[in-house]
Amino acid sequence: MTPVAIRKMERKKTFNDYIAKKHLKSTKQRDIIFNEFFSKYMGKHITVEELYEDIKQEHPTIGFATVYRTLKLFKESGIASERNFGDGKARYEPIRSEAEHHHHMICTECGQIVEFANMQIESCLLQVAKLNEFNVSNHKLEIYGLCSDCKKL
Amino acid sequence: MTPVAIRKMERKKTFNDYIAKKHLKSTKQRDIIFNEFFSKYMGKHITVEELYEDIKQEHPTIGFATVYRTLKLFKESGIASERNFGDGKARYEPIRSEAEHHHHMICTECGQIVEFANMQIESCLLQVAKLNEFNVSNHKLEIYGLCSDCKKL
DNA sequence: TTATTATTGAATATCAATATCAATATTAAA
DNA sequence: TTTAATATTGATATTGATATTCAATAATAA
Repeated sequence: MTPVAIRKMERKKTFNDYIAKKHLKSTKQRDIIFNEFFSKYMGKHITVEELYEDIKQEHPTIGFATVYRTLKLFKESGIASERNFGDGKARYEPIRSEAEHHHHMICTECGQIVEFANMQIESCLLQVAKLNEFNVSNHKLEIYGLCSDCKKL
Repeated sequence: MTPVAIRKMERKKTFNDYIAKKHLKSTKQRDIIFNEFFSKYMGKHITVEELYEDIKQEHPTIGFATVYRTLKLFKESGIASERNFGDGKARYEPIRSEAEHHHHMICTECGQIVEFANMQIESCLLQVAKLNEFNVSNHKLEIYGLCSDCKKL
């Protein structure tokens, strides 16, 4: 089994546990959306609309509202994270692992998203929070500018 | 003259220059909105709605659209910055100076916003960008969590 | 198997952001 | 200064994303 497949199984367990804990129900639609999201979109940042359009190809009866609600559910259960890069559309990204925690550089010209991680920034950040007696649950760092391709033009 | 007043004058000049450069017009409404924004809201993060409600008290004829457009104009001219802390409403903040560049910690419980700055984070950030041949125009760092008051509850 | 409860998909409501437009104000030109 | 050109204003309408409603249906519990 590939690392991606293993990761997918782990997320599936987390999701199922969440479903059980909250007395929700597992459905065909949720399974389909789960599979598509965690197969095709690891490391991607997809909008509800995009995922809906994709899923519609194979499963034309699944509604927009279901995709919308399911992505929110993924977020709530901690297997996906919601991002907003300033274009007014929420984007969802499969969460990989703590170790793969990362941030984003967004090209304002072509929209390309480059991920990066930096331990030093992380530790500075925790230090700042500690200094202010702040309990961190979450943080976001985004760099906007021109990517290497676009800055040449 | 107080430092705040000096800063306000500098911003006014920048704004007027922008107006002139773009062949726009200076109007009473823009002056009123400018004054309110740069007097009352230094170091604050106000929504369009909030500023509109405020201005309406003294100037009931000024419309929402004008406040909205004027804040965008402040942003374009580089005297204000637009923020989004995840509640779906854009917030505007008077820009102080390069030296006062800062980031935000947002309490998810009470909504309190604490500003902070950290030189080390800034330099790490530039380094990361350089490594990726990325031309930075802008960056945002937000920490979400519980402030010192709320975490006690 | 039946009763209970959650989900679905379509339609619609909500909400912030943005566009439109006729009237008016500001600036540039004569 | 007067006129012509152009931008702004405020009210209102539209848009686009998000969120909710609801009757029909599906999944789980009793």
